[in-house]
Amino acid sequence: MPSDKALKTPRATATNNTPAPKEFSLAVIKTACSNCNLRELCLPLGLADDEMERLDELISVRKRVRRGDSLYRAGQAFEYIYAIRSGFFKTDVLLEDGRDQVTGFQMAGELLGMDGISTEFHACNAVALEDSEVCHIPFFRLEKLSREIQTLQRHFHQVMSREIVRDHGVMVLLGKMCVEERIAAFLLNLSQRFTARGFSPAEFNLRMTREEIGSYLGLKLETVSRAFSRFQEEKLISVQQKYMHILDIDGLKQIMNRHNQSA
Amino acid sequence: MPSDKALKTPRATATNNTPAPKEFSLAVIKTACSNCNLRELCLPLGLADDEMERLDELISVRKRVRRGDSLYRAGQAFEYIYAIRSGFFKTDVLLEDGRDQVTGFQMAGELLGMDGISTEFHACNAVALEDSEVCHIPFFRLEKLSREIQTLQRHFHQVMSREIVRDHGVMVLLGKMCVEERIAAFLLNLSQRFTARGFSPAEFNLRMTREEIGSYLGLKLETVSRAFSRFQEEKLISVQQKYMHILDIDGLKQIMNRHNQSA
DNA sequence: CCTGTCATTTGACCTGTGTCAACCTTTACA
DNA sequence: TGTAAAGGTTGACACAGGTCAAATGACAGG
Repeated sequence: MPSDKALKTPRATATNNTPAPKEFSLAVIKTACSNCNLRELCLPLGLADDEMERLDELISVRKRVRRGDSLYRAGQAFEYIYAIRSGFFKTDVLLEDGRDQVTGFQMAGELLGMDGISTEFHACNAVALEDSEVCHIPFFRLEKLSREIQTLQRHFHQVMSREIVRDHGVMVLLGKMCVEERIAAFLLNLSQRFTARGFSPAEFNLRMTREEIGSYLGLKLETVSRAFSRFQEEKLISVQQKYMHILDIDGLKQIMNRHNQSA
Repeated sequence: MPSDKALKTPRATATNNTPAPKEFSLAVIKTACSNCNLRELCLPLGLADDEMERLDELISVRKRVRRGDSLYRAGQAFEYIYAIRSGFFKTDVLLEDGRDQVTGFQMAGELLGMDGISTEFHACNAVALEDSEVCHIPFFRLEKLSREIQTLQRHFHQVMSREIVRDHGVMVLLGKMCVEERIAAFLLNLSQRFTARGFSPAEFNLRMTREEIGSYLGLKLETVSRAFSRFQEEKLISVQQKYMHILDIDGLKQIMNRHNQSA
């Protein structure tokens, strides 16, 4: 099991912008999809070796994005789909009046930027929540390649579709769930995604603030904080600052099912 | 301007399941994308004549869906993308405990079923809210064709991307807007989509119940009803049952901007 | 090591929306 | 045509989550 940068002791991880260790940054320069350890999560999924090489050729640019910096901004011309090699992002949309809403949190192996395809301008902001590394995939060349490689085409369609299904899940969360259900769903989702990446299902660092969690879940930061405190009292989690330890995964799952009883 | 079936007098439209007039049903049998009057809204957008013919060949099936019937259900194997030729649909997802959430309302020229691509099983239900007609597009043949016709590929990607952007808009609505903003946004969205189809921006029939509107907007049906009543008092709309007349479009738009003042 | 800023927690109180109930209107169907 | 069921409106009231405020803790930068 690889060691999660998110998984140091609470004190050590309280700061999230520790620079990546040297051997990692070296690896990045040389790494192609073909030997990227995210290839089973990311765009190359299911590609044959020679197909993967052709995908490699597209990805001319791999860039660092520092914590707090934007990968792209709403309104900016759309050119690339981005694959996260390492790090953590949020996407958000801004209303004219200053209100904004976080529409998602993205981690390694996930794609960013698909919001830009429809108008050829990005519709949201993508901001790094920790120092990150990102592969830039020129979209129009990706389209061309996916006309030639059926597996790639299929996989890309599945990724977009999965995003649609995920968004519907968030709508249910925002439209129908109470505070505790939202928080439980949020934690279980993070846990499941960390697990898929070989990290601990129970311990991780939240890369986002309470306010960003609240924005995503349609809650105020105080409400998020209170829910965490309540969960802690009930021994469901142990949390201090950004360090999150889920003590009772089943307990969290039960929270999602409590409404059964009243139905 | 074509006459909207939605746009009869209130009394006449109160019933929504009037069978389509004969000349229409005849047309349906013969109609191909190439002479469908929705081709500028639907999948064929931008295709050359010969390309459109090839798309026509895919669409072997055009079916009626009666009001209340499902086009597909969650869990069902995914095979087709559906293009709405006429009528009106809702999509919804059901939680195990019986709570459900409407994730969208779809009208003529829009595509349904893209939620099924990711797992090859549908993730939501699509239900006709009035008698409708739908083109069945075998997805795997559509993929093949879009490998051959770049314009089709691009357009399909744009449609999926637009769905993602739309969903993000709904998240903002659910996460950040108050009742009046949600209702105003909902009405303006319908108005704009009817306009794009050549119908009146100001008068139309709501095909959905207050409960369905509420479900979509994360509100209870009583709250929707009260908001309509308040808007009516303020002379923003005139509504009786399903008949909706927007009296003051700018007034509705201002509701969306009221938060500017407090920011 | 000190200091200002930002993030978080907690309490007290308020308000918008949900809940429950009654009643009315329209529609579906026998 | 009558009747039951479904959809819609309105009022009274409750409560979940928001607002405001104060205090504390963490961390960056000098």
